[in-house]
Amino acid sequence: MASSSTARGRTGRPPVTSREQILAAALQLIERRGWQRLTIRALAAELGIGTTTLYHHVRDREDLLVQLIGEVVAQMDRPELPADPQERIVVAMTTVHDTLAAIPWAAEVLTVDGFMGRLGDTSVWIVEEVLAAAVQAGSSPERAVEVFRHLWYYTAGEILVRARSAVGPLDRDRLLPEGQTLFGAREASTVPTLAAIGDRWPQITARDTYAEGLRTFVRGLLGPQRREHSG
Amino acid sequence: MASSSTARGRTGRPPVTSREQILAAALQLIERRGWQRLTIRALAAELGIGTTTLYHHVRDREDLLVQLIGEVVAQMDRPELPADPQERIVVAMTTVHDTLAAIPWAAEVLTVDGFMGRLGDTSVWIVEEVLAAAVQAGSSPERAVEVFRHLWYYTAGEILVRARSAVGPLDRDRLLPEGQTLFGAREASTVPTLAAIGDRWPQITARDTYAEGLRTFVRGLLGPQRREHSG
DNA sequence: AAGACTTAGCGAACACGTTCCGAAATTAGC
DNA sequence: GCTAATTTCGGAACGTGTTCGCTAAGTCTT
Repeated sequence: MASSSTARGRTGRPPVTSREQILAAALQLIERRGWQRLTIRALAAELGIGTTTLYHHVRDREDLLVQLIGEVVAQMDRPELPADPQERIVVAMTTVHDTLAAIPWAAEVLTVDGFMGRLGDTSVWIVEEVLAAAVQAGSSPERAVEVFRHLWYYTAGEILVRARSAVGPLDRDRLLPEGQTLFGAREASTVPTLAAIGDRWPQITARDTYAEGLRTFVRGLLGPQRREHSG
Repeated sequence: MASSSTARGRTGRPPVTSREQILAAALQLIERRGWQRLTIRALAAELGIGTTTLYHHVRDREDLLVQLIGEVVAQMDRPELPADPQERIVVAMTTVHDTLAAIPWAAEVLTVDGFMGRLGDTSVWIVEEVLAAAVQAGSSPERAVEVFRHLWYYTAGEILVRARSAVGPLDRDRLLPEGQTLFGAREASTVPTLAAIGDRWPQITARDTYAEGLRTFVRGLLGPQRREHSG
């Protein structure tokens, strides 16, 4: 099944198509026709190889998409990080966030495959920086991991939910089965808040909501009240 | 296209299969064979109807799964909420979280379809409660919406990421292309934190990490320093 | 050099989601 | 009752991801 633990040299027939060629062709195909149209068959045809040959380079389609995002994330620019630990965390996390959010198809793919649980492994320097900053701010290593977890949950959720909420107003028609009002609240809300918000809800999505929430979360997770806590 | 706004009486051939029958059969099929094996064809065969007939009750497979989760969430128990606004928010959000996290296939489906952006519409009372509590804690209605957004991002991300991270240790072999170490850190980490954590990373997942992070986030978003803020 | 082993390549086939389009069943209007 | 409209039903077909089993092309061992 899996290759043994010893790093054995390559053997067998050398592939006529390299991993780089496959990923490059896939990216090109995505740019040209969108990620939904990136089919195994089309990619194989683009590369001039048989359809099933791709399965020797990629486990399945999901794996292909994961590797594609991983490639993009790996080439992410490493920004200059401020000295203050909390700000450093904010900048680092915002960088990943913006990178993923900037790839139009990334969020879509993220909803489809299981990349979220693995991104922490791919972009190492972010994990490193956040953990180190948390430790510098006074956390134990274990606590630092938890801090990173919380922040990553928030980041992942923001990307996924916001990408899905922005698909357009047709979602309303798609969601409601029949005759049901949005939120079920506009007609008779037990709480005045929902009625007050009403239809403005979808519009209130501010662009930099993420960074603000992130900063608040970091502040809550790392301090400042922890400075006065000695035990 | 869509039926007009007036509630017109039903006409045409009456369906031989009701929405409830479809959802019930689908849930039963999920319990028996897992959600991945819930195919349109199998569900139609189970109901004794033609395959394509299902498409008159459900837009597509994704829609079917969304409706299934919606059904489960809609029957969620409404817990007793404490008086304190912050605690009320914590309990409310934890309830949704636990409901979704308790359905083994829900988190998987959530990763697949676009349910995340719509759940806020389905379970109304949670939105109501959180918004009202935020307002009671001193937020404006617009600010309350932002607070809910942040908390929902965190909740959604936690469910998705944790579900995906828990698929098992085979993920390691699946992720790493060739000869790459996990985190790229065990051999030479520029930051001591990662090396210190090392292999313990996957094990540190505490069960109630979510509630703790949620409480911290709520506290950061709503106060307590806001109580002393009068303008 | 020869065989064993390992890997890449590929055609055929299967199950699946989905669309097309026509047939059947029911109601509304006359 | 008859026709038209409207709705459900479902077979056929297309494109898809994936597996099976095989052949070809290399590498390693002897």
